[in-house]
Amino acid sequence: MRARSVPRTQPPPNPRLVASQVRYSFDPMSSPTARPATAAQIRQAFIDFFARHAAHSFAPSSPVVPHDDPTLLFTNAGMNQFKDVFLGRGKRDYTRAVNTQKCIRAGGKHNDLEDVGKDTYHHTFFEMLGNWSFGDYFKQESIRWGFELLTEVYGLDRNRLYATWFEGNAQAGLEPDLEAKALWESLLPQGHVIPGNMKDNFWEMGETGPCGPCSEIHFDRIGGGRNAAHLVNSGDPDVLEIWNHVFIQFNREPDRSLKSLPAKHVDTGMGLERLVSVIQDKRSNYDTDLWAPIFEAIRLRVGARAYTGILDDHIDIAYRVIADHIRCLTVALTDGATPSNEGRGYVLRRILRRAVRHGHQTLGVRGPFLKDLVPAVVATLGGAFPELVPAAKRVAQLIEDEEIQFGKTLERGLALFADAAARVKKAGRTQISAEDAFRLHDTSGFPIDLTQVMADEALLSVDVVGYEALMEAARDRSRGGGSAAEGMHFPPDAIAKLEDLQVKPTDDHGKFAGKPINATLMAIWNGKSFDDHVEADSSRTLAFVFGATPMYAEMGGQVADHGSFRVDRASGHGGEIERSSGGTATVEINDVQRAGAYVLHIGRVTHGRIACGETGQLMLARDRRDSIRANHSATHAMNHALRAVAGDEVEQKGSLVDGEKLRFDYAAKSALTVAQIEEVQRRVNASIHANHVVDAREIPLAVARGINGVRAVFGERYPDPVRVVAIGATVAELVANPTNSRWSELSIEFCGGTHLAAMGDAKQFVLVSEGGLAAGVRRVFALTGPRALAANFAAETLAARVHATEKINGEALFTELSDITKLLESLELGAVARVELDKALEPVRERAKNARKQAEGATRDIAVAQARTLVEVHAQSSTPTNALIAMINGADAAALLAAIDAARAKLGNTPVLFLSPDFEAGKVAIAATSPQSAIDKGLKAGDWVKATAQACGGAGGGKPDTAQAGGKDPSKTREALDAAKAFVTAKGL
RNA sequence: GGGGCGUUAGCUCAAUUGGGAGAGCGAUGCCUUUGCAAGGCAUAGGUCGCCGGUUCGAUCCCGGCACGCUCCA
Repeated sequence: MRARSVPRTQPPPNPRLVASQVRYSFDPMSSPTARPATAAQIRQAFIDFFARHAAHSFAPSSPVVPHDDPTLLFTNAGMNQFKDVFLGRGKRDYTRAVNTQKCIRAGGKHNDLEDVGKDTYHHTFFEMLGNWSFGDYFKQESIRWGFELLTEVYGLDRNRLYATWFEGNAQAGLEPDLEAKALWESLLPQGHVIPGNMKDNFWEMGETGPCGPCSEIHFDRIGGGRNAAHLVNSGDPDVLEIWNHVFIQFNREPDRSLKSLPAKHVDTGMGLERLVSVIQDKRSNYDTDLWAPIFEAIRLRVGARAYTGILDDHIDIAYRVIADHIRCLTVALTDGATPSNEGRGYVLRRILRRAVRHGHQTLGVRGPFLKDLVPAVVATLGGAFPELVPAAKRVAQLIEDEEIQFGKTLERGLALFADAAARVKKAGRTQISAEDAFRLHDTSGFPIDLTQVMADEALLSVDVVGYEALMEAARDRSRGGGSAAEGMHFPPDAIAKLEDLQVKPTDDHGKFAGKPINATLMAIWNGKSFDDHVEADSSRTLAFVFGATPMYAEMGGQVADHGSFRVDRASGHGGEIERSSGGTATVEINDVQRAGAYVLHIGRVTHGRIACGETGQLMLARDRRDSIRANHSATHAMNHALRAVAGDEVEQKGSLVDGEKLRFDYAAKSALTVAQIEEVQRRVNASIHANHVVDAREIPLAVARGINGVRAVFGERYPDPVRVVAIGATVAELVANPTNSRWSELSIEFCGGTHLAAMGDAKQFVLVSEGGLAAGVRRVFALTGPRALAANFAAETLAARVHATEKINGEALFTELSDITKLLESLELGAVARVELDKALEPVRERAKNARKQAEGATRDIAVAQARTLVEVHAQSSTPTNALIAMINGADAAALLAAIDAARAKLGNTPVLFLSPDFEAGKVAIAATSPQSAIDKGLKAGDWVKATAQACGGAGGGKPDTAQAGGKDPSKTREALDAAKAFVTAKGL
């Protein structure tokens, strides 16, 4: 290992960004020609400056997909990965940090998506250079270093720099930041230091929490001795903010008051793209060397004219949109996101489609093309973010798949549009209705501007106002049905209060053993404040903090334990005392959550009265825990088996382990075949039958990473030491010989969950379903233990039943098939068994279908034969125009219609009505036909059957020439026939 | 998390007051043609996604579920 120049740094995964490898001459006194000029040099100079010159640790950019912050769609600022530090929940082993952070601002609260392409500086993806102090240095160093870097390293003219400071706000009780003001006045020319208000110069993270004044550095692109102070924060594109320094010195309390923080922090952010444009003296971010190679790649791929940098030129807009979006997509997909129909995946889908549309509409490309631009992005950013390089192929594939998918959606939408346009023209109008425009948007994802473009081409307009109204209505509907899912709210200041109350962090080292312990109740949180004691109230959910706990809090995809806390005051005094309800108390716990260093036991007091300071027995629901353990260990074994069977590209995307089942999401390009599912099952069960040892132990992260075959979840930040869970060998054996090639055949994962001692306790493993979740992501469900055994038993029973159908025929076969089909749908079965049963059922279905057809054919033939006889008799005994009204035996509605057809073929001018009673089913089927000549005289078939059906307790209807009906009372068949005749007579026929 | 739309023959899709499931392409057979390309005639192929409800009667109406697309948060 080479020596690192910076003490206390984390192991840097990206050697090219580490200060020890200096690729330019860093010397404040050096000549201007040696100054950083390219984007790569500018980025590197920033990191080097803080790392070498000011002893900052290089903290690599976190992924743009935040894996542990559900409030955030994408990483959108450099401080995101340090949020826990600012909130006082977490710590780092350094107090100064520097990096360039990958950021995406799209879809969330900060949404720049719609602006991209129209101006020179909005991006969905950008890099944020930042330096941080965690309770270390403060305003003086931050401002001085900022000035030094800009002027001496980057060589910016101090006469073109402006700085703002917070002017204070008496109403909010905030003093002006005179310290920042004085610091800047000593550095910048007179008149370049400007006061700012609450909006521009006071930063808050949220409603509550850390906050403080900030100081922005602005740059005047024009210069030339002018004073541009009046243009600062005025929206002038030539006087722009480049760097914000936030001084976190207060905490905003829930009552809106401000409390001074003991540890003051610095959080700064400077957009790299903007900085580069300033240093390279370009008026647009897009004119820098960050974009040129991507523009060139676009030009070569689509064959358009070169980028000319004109703001309102359609082709140049398309260039900017595509270049911006492909950067964003490449980075996001590399970090593990995938385009999909919800959440951040949906934001990515919109971004991709926007880029595709500009390519197709403006640049005239056909077919997938974005995928071909990935290499250009990797070429420009791969140096700073080396993770892009190995992911490039996968990313390009994902993009291509999505482009193809969009092509299909577009086609459907185009058909819908053509239909709408045709209707408009047919109606003699010129405007596409709001309903049609909204429908295109809502069901086919056609944005309104695309609809407008297409309408223009068809010489039509669009009712945009109406469309907007419909959109708003849809939004309201969408919002209206919001969920009322309520959890226990435990804000950061509650943690602080616990600390104030001298409550020690919960000792949870017993959580893996899970044995009942005697625990002391330390605090009761009612959702708003802490209580000293509470009475039984099963309608009230509370959070309890104990001195120690054996229970596992929800974490890492494993659900929380359930359990109970019992105080038995009588038992401590010899037992003879009457055990009134005052002597005992019970808390039922049905959720366990972590909050900082505390473990919250969430539940209800079901019995008695309980107070802080009391001691009792805290125990967890053992059966549930055992199921969870079995499912969790099986998840590891399955993860390993999946990779062995489906290949190394299987990458875990998430998992959920609870008492009933295990769920596992992973990246893969295609579905598992039945044979592969079988093989995965076989491997996991082999591990169970071999009763492989499951061992877990904490070891240093560096040692753990060195073990051959170890699996870590993508993008996850692991603690040091890290807990390693191995199946098939003890962790001690792994550490003793970390490079042993045999280890790659074992499941070895970083995991903080609870596991079995040996795989045999899982009893059985069954994979119950496999399916797609989003493009490139699959999800499997599986069972272990009794549930797995039950699934296997159910499959065997059902298979026997399917086999037994060989001996069944006719109607019975039909009902049996229907029963089996219902069971197949409702039972919990293995995926393999399901497919096999389905296959075995195939010939049975065929047989049942034929039997039914044969039966239908037979009844139809019988009915038709009867009809022919009746027709012959009628032809001989009546005049042709007299109606034929008769009863047919054993016919259903379909057979009667066939009989009517047969009769009509012979007696074209004769009205015919047949009916057929079914005493078993308690029904009478009726059908009739009436020739035009009879219709003209008022004999409409529909009315005729209706009158007939009414006579036997039914109803019916139909067209004048043919109709059908049904009665409910077969014993009134005679009356029905009479009614039919009477109806004809009444019409004078 | 909440909406919208869709699921009909091997494929692409039609089918309104709820009353007999269709077209084009493809498949098969026959005819025409020296042959090819093609043309003509005919035939087969459907649990109308699944389950329940309303009704004399449901592809159609209602409820639930599955799958797909899509929008909003």
